[in-house]
Amino acid sequence: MRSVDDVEDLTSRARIRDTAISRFAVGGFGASIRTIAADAGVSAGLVMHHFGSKDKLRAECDAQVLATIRRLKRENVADAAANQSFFSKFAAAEENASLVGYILRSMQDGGPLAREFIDHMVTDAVGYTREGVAAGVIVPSRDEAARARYLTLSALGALLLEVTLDPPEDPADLAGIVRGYLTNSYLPMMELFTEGYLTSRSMLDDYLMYVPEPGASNS
Amino acid sequence: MRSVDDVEDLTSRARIRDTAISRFAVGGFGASIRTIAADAGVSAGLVMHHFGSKDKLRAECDAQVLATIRRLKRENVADAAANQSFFSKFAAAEENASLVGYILRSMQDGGPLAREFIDHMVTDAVGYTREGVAAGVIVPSRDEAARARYLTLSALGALLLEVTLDPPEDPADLAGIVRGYLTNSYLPMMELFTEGYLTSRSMLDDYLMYVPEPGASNS
DNA sequence: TAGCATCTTAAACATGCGTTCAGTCGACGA
DNA sequence: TCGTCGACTGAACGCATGTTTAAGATGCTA
Repeated sequence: MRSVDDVEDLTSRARIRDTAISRFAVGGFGASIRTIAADAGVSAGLVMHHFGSKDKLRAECDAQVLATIRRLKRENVADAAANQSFFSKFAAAEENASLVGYILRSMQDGGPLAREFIDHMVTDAVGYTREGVAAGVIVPSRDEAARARYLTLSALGALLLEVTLDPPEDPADLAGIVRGYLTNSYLPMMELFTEGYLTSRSMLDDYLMYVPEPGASNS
Repeated sequence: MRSVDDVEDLTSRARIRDTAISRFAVGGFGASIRTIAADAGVSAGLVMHHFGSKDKLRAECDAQVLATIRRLKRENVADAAANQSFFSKFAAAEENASLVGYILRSMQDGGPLAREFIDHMVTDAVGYTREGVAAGVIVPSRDEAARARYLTLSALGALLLEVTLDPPEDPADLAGIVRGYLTNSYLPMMELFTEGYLTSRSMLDDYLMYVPEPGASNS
């Protein structure tokens, strides 16, 4: 067992893993081991030799993607005033195309990485929102956790749906697709965030009559 | 070739097709023909005899689902003051569990049915929104089409993500899952719709400075 | 009754998959 | 120099899949 605590060595093992990430990102998790091996220029047997099974390879890819995202977040935590700002920059960067593709595939698949990624995203959103509310730039909510989750799921879900519905002919163009989606969504999103959607408070007030407790979110 | 213009006969052919819809809904489109045949209590060969190939079976299922949805929409067009109201009732009804599951799977898959369904949904949303704006209950937008698409994609995408992340142990409970999601999302949605999210207009105004034309949505 | 089209099945076929296996090659330590 | 160990390969295995095929059952028509 080699120590792989650092990401310094470009052993064939690591190269296969990174190739698998790219292949999974563009082709989905149904991609065959033989395809991945061919991409990496090795035999299918070697992949098995290194990782034991396809599931274990997948698990290592998940771990690698998660670690990379955490690192990118840490590096950009200064710039990112808001969660959304980080994701926009992150997803629109060409160099992260494989990462973004992998995460989108994971969301499509419902794997554990997707849940972890989204939970992390929601947690961060709660923090940033608290700061925004304290600073007076964000309207306070009766249930901050529910709002953070709702906004995160809406944004990521809409992006996922957009990409799934109109997949880029060249999968390497993922960053362009993401940028295009953000461009088209920005105006209605900003309108909704600053001007709202309904002119009357009646629907909200009616709901508040039924549910007096604002903190409890589960039924 | 029998004329199948009407949906009146409960022939074995139609029964197989409906079984396939249910099976696709709970198991995804990777479900095998043998599984579908077993569910319907027939042999795999008979499925091929009736439909020719799995793709053609899938196409007929798509058509059937789309036709059913159109019918349900037509029947409920009176009640549904808003698009969303229709979808809530539609998706929360136990009897439509297979339909909702099938559509969600189609969205996950990116099939042509999903695109058609969503386009239809967006078109309807544009119409209902226009009425709402005219009636003074909905805030007007600088790009009604973009807003309708944004809101529809957000709502459906969030639901899709929620179901994918936490799939119901019993797939027949889909209606319950949908209802639970709507319950958790209703408060933040209503808050956002009536009170907005940002306290300042600066982000919207900044954007409007860059993009003077409100009608053009494509770059 | 005979013939024919349709419904239906069991078995086989071809293919692609994840995985296993036997064995080759090269490096490195005793 | 020998022996061991890890990297690596090509072929094969077992399995599930979509599809094909031959044949049996059934009912309608002449």
